[in-house]
Amino acid sequence: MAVELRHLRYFVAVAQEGHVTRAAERLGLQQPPLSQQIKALEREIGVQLFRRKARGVDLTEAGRTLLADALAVLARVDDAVEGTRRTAAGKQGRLRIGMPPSGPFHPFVPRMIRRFREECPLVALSIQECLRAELVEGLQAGTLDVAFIRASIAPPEGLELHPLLEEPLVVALPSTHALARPGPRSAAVSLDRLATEPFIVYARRQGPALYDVTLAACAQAGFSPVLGQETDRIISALSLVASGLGVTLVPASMQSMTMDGVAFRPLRGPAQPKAFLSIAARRNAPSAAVRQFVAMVRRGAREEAAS
Amino acid sequence: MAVELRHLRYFVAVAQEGHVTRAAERLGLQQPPLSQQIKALEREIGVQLFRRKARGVDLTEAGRTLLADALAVLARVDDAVEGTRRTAAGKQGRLRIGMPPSGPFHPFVPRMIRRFREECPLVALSIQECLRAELVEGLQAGTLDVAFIRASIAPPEGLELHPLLEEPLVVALPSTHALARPGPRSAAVSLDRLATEPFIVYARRQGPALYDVTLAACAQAGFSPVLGQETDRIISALSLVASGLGVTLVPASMQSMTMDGVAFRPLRGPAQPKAFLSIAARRNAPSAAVRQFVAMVRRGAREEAAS
DNA sequence: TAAAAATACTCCATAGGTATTTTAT
DNA sequence: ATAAAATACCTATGGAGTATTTTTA
Repeated sequence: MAVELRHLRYFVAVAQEGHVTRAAERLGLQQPPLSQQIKALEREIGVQLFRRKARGVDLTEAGRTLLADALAVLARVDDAVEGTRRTAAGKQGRLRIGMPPSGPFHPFVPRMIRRFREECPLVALSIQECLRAELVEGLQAGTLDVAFIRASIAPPEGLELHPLLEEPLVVALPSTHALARPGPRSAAVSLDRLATEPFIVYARRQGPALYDVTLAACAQAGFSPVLGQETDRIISALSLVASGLGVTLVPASMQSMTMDGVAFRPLRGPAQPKAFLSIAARRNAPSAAVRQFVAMVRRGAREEAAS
Repeated sequence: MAVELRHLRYFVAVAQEGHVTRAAERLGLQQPPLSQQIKALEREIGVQLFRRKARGVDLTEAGRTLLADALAVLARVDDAVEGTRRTAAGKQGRLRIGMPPSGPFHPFVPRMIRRFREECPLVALSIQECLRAELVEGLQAGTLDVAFIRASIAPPEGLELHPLLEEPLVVALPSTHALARPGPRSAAVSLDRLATEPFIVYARRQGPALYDVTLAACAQAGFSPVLGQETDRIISALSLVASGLGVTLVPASMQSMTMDGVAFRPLRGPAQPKAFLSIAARRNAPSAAVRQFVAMVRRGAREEAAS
């Protein structure tokens, strides 16, 4: 025989009632089988747990030490079952979220993270900000669970990618620039007015998205841009703009950041280049928290688009 | 159905092997019943614990959280059983030992306590030094588990008393006293030489033993002692002796203590009064540690007497 | 003597065994 | 095609019920 939780449950009931018959009632069974199970437990452990008296039983010292452990074990089992259920429901566990450097500036991203924290407070979130290529590698290698990615289609190997939102690109100009200085913030700029400006571009290997979109938009506007300095972070690009080294196109949400020396202007004209935001996760065996998060973010994006 | 340890044991085996058939071998049963029990556990918790693959199974995230808890629970159950056995064997638990103020001076007492600590290092000892009446009350009230007591027979209500050792009484004299000064330490003194000295006596209500023995010895020596100051502790009696306020009889083992101004002399003559040392414990439901300790002390006393 | 636990026995629920099918790669 | 898990079905251990005896104060 082996000790089973049944023995511990019965033992606790008898110990707490100090009375086999009453404990049997509480457990919804008859007195003899309960006596037998207690006796079986005593035989298995090889120790007398109760002293039998005329009016009930009471614990021996050994029984008293077992009682403490038995209560702890039973509580722990209940907790384990509950924790397992919560984990399966995505309400507990860990979620490592990745996002590109531009993520924190898009109001949607922090909003979704906040909402998830409220819905699943027992899920430990960790947030990592890194370049597009590192996001993909992290997801594939399993060091990230889910990532916001600036791409619209073509999920990388082993990943699933769900488009969330799109937003127009805006042009970032040095605030000393002729096109920036006089007009109001909303004065749109025609892309072909920038044909002679050096364009600061993003290293294509890091994330082709913005690079390709920028070149396509210029082509549609009828010119091939003068390529200026290359960088791999939007923030760096903007600081180059602030230094007057050229202009660049950034997602409209970057306007939520203000940087001295940089002015943003909407684009006018036939080419309306867009930036995309998607959510990516491993395709096989995503955790419940991942599924939960992806579903929540997609729902959030649909709400966003509807409003 | 309810979760049983069997389920957890089976679950752990399958999780660790990643393979139902191999786990079944390890558990000494067939694959189908193991599959069934795993499935029953999944049904009970309401969560899928394994993802079935072509070559074995592997844990879902929920399964992984359960595994950690299941291991902890199984380990805790083993510990609980072991702890219960140790407690029943008197190898674990608590033992509150009482002794009279003279206890620490009798080499037997600290020796026995040291030996018990070596044999049962997991038993937490606490040692209380107090007057005879308090020892008896403490045992009866359950605030002490065992006590060394200066008495030979007549166990108080509800207690059992086992005589251990007897030792002669010696006389404690002021070191300035004529009988103390010239001779060697071993020069015996005839009790009747003390007929005119004030005798410092112990409050009878505290512990009649020494009081009665002292008076009986004097009577046998043919005189009724001059009663000097009364006190309730041997140490106090000796400090009164040191101050020259009288003489007193103390157990020979008190000679292991030296006190300035006090000299001890053996007694000569027909009356050879004795002091007794016994061990006492509650009669009903003594803990295993108590039984263990009492048995060890009685054994030790027999060895002592034999040598 | 009375209250409660232990024992004797019976029954059936279910853990575990055997044979076979289904599934996933 | 193959390895392994799932399903179907059977067996039998032992948990639980009923009736009675024993124990303890």
